[in-house]
Amino acid sequence: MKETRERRSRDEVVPQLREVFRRFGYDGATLTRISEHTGLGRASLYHHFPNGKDEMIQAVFEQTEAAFEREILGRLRSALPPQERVRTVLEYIWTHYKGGSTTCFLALLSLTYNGDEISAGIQRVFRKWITGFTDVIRESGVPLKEARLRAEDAVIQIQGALVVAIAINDPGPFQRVMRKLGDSLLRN
Amino acid sequence: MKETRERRSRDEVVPQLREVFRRFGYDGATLTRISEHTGLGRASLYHHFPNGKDEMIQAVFEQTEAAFEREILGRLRSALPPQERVRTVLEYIWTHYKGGSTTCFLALLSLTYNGDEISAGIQRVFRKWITGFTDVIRESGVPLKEARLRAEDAVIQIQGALVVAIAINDPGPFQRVMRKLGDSLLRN
DNA sequence: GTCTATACGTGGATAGAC
DNA sequence: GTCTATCCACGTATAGAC
Repeated sequence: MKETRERRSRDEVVPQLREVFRRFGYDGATLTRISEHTGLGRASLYHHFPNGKDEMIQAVFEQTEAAFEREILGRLRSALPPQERVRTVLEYIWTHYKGGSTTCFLALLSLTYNGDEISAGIQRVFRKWITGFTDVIRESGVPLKEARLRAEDAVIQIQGALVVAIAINDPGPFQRVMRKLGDSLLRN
Repeated sequence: MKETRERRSRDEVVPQLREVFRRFGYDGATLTRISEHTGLGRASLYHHFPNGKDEMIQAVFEQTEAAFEREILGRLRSALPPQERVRTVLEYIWTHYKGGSTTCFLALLSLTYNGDEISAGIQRVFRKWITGFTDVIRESGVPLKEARLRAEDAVIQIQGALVVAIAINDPGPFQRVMRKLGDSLLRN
């Protein structure tokens, strides 16, 4: 029982932590900011995460990878026809990135954070993302090599569109890319 | 004379500062790291940049924008035929990003730094980048609307490829995108 | 223009009551 | 599980000699 209560509370605060890390980067996410954003005092944070920021970012990453498995890979491997799977995934991605108005937590993390475990995790997620796309594209009848290129390109365009959209402060590029991918990803 | 000597020395240290900011982000670039990387003591840094890190990042940004004007826009507007201009620009970009093994300073800055002046500057640079591409594509005979889309797409792909290449720790995606752009940017 | 020394605030982390 | 109070290290910044 005690275990359950602890776990639940901890899991509840992780998404808030992710938001702070995403907005300010690892170094910019000070305990003051984290405390403000979560509504928890420093000591409470250390109750949930005895090893401090290290443990926080680790927990956030783990939760992010789990969500990726569930929401992206899960949809890509569902029983629906490939076209439908792609559609639902693109919809999820659209919502997840708020139509191009928010940055990618993992991309930011890969740029600034230096830790072997998490770097390896980011690498794992991105590779799974590409192979996930590859598989569904193949299933729709595209040869492996071509499917692989399209998949890699899709991730490149999603990430690039986010960078550009944020940089020029205009979600247009992201919207355009997402619309285009819906049409082109499985085209024969 | 005194003015000249100061300016030169200051300009010499700015590229080193840029490297530190690019690698660690604004908050991760502590004076200790900056001091180590530049070989200058704290006090010397404050001699060159009396307003501290604020002034450092400002100087780095200004130097970056100037280099962008000179190296990217300059090449795009040269007297060479469009195909040649694009080629030299892509070559420069290739070298600048070390074949996909290094991150984009401006992209990182746009993700983590919160300052109106610099945010506006980043926006300016990315927009000029897109219009610079647009103009040369148009000159090669492509209609404006299509040229604009291709230009935006080129920047998206360059930035996205960098993100993916760093994330999966493999410069392959960047190399592939750069090769592709050389062929496709001006194609009729 | 660079150095040593130092002041000062903030950030990360802990103790212990409730 | 959260709080107040507190500690210590580090990061930013300054003073002043050379």
